[in-house]
Amino acid sequence: MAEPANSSSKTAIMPRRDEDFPEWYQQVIRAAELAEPSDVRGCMVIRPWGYGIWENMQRHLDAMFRATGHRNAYFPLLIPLSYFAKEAEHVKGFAKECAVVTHSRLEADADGKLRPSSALTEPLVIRPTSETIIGASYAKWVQSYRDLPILINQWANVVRWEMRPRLFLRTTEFLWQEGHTVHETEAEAWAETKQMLEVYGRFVHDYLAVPIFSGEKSESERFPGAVQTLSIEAMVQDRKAIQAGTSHFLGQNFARASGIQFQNREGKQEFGWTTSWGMSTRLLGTLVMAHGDDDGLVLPPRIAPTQVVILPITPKQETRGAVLEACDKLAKQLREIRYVDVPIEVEVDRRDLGGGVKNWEWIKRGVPLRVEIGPRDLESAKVTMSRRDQATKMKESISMQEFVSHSAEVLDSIQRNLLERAKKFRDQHTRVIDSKDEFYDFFTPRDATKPEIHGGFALAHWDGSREVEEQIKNDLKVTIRVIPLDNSSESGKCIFTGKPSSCRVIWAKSY
RNA sequence: CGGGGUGUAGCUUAGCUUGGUAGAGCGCGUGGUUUGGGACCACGAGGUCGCAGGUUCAAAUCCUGUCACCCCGACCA
Repeated sequence: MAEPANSSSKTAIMPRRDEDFPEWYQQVIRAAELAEPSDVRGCMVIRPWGYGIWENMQRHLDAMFRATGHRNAYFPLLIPLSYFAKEAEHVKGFAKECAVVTHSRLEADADGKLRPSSALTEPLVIRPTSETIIGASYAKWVQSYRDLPILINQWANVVRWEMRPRLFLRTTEFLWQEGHTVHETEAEAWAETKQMLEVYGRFVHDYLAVPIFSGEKSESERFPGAVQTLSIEAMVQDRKAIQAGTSHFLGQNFARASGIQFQNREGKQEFGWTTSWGMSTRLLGTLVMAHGDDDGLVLPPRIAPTQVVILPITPKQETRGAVLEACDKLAKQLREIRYVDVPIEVEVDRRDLGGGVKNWEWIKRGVPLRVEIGPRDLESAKVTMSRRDQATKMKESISMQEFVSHSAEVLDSIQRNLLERAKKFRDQHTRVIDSKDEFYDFFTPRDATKPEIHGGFALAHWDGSREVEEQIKNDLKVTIRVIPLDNSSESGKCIFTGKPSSCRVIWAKSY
């Protein structure tokens, strides 16, 4: 993270982070071949490298879901408008961003232009989230307390008609998982809500190497229709917060709306207690902004689609065959080593390109380890290794055998280092603040016309009122990210109104 | 949806004020020299100048309309 590059040194990504962070972000995504905008406004094409990262995220998350008793299923993309309309708050929250299917066929008109014809009797909403359609199924499945709990997850795409799309962070269509559960008691549902937040926190921390703060959302930031929303928040390198995962305690709101009812142990009809929780491809954006540097993406080994790339150096035709052979042999040996439960992913880049070009391409893609093997290495049975978490020019020459036996260890060391850096960065920019002036100063850039990277997380007392939140949001675009849950809650006075406050909350600008 | 801006090759763009056959850099292809940190030389491919009208002998250039995208504001994983 961010030793500020001195302006004379050439970086692979222009502009640098400190020059124009949003533009840098876009350029990294392009240079790393993660994704690109499509012809459909707000939608993106996720390229193999980006999708590979997503697949790894899926793999690990899915294992964690299974381990906590959840199973996958799939529900329809199209939701009857009448289902959707059942929960009033839900409608209020999502209505503005719903895409609606109103017709079932195309017909050529007189000019030969295709036009929708045959209007549907009931319009269908493309799911922005699936509480209502899944609720309809659950209503049928749940009769008795013996049917509970229901613990289901689905991997799906959803559509939210956003006004301002940004690759990964906010796109019209995105990929995610949504867990939907029904429980017999309020306490169980709450335990589930918290458990899944904990799962998310562990995933992001252990696999993405991103430290998080967790807690509950204030009323204004709550999921539409939820009783309570919990969230994990990460800090990225422009010091803004990004919500990395959310878990909702839905109380009986959706059960009531969908008619999820069961006969309880006393023989009485009762509404189920439901939860829902989700993580999306937004995590890819989080990853880019959390670990990327001025040379491109930096991937934590645990989710990198390729952990080791082998670059054959073949300056002379005579040695070419031997070098390639050695590369293949090394790749084979590495693939026999398991790293986070599966064989290490290795790629031998045999493309006929200049060595420097290939090297830089892999730097930009963020592959954790680059290994060069050339004629000189062959003679001494060595390899030349570079780690993506270190300066790009740093190289280490070690024996091939040693490299093979230590590779998993080195990957772990990179993983740990990325987490450490991110943690240090976050802590450096997290501040306990006890006065309104200091708070305003903290969140005000010195150059208003071209705001520099500033601010961070502020831990400050808040009186719990919506008015204060509103005011701060208007003045500074700063919002409460989370109200820490467990917090060894130190009470105090609201720094804005002087009224009593039961704990410090986390304030930040956010994505 | 309000306010501002921009549309020229895959990307970045010059040309537009003052109409006269569309130029460059990067990238791409071929051949060669190269190759342990972003190589070089030669040749080459690629553009209905967003789209539709209009003015004119003649439109990338002027006029009208339209569409798309970008930035700024209100909403969001």
